[in-house]
Amino acid sequence: MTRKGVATRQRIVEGAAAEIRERGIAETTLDHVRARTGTSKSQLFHYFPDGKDQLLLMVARYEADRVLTDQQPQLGDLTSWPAWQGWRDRVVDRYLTQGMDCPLSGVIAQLGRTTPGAAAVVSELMTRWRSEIAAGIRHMQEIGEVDPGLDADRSAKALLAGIQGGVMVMLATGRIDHLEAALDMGIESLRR
Amino acid sequence: MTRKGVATRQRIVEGAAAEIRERGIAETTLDHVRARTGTSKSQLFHYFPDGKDQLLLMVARYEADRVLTDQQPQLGDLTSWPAWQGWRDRVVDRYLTQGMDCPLSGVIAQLGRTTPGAAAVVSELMTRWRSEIAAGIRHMQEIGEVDPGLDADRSAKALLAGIQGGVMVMLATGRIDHLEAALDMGIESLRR
DNA sequence: CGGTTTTTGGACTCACAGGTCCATTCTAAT
DNA sequence: ATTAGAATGGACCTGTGAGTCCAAAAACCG
Repeated sequence: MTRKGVATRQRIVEGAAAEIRERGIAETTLDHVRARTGTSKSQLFHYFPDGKDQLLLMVARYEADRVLTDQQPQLGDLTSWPAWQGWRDRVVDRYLTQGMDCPLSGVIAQLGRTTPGAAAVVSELMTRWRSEIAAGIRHMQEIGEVDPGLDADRSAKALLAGIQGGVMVMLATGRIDHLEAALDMGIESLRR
Repeated sequence: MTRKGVATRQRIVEGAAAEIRERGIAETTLDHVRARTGTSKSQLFHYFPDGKDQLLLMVARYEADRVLTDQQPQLGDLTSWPAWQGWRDRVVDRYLTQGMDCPLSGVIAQLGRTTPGAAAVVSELMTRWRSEIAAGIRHMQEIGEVDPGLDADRSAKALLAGIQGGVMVMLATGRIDHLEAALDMGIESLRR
């Protein structure tokens, strides 16, 4: 594949992701992607021979990566209480900005049970996300700010679940307060 | 509408709900619903003149009701720590049994942004669910088992978010541990 | 009963989205 | 410069699934 080829391919994935974010997964057709990215049918199937499902899977990967990179550098540096607060603000801000669209949830709802790859993308995202949070908790335990008796992994799971649910509630209702409550209470429960 | 009519209508909604639970929203067509419920095209459009979207909305309502009724009577009687534990087990059990399908999330992903009604169904579900949890917390405060300084609504929001996220993680990855961690830590944070 | 409305069956239409194909143009390497 | 392989344009095909329509059967009501 030539340089031009990879550029086109990338353009297609990003365009598809943007299109899905805007119109939702159910309403996005290949023609929409075509129009937005200025490509032809043949290009779509040239770069994604397995068709729409394959493209959607690539979009899922792309969006999954974004979820974590959008939280950096804060997520990777949970080494003080102000840092935790900064991360918390970052997460809230991201979803506030993004508004009521979660590209991933849509893609998963569509591919989830059929395509095995889609579930793997989310699984990996959750694992990485949780382990970053857990690392932060362990660091706080080491510097004596968190009870060393706490199960860091379990707390990370609960906190992550709270975030996910908070985002979900926001997507469905437009309200950010559940996400804030989950984050704040999750962090508070560490401090004691 | 005659008695026979309402029965048919009900049969269609329940059949559609079951079909969606089994095959997923993206794969469910009106013909599938037809086949399962033993109805004809004309019946579908007789009872749901606005077509598929209207039917889906009814399914969403039906499933939203089920979510809460499936948690009764425990959810309505959070009056002691064993009762909380019983509720927690009930929730875990329900989602464990149900497996990796959340009819609502799919329906929302499909209708969410387009149909205003779909978002309303979820909003109302969340509100009712949260207020039941909050009522439980307040009761525990009244009998002196929970710190009266705690903001019951805020705690309920966080706990609900944890449940939602736990379910979501389970749907995506098949793992129940996030849901358990969220529930357990949420309840623990009340006890102290 | 008789007339009226509701319910039902199923054939039909139609738009559209995914996917195929081939001809043409461009890229890059020798 | 030539040539093989990659990239592109766009016409075309096709299955399918939502939605329409009319006529027949059943239910209701006086």
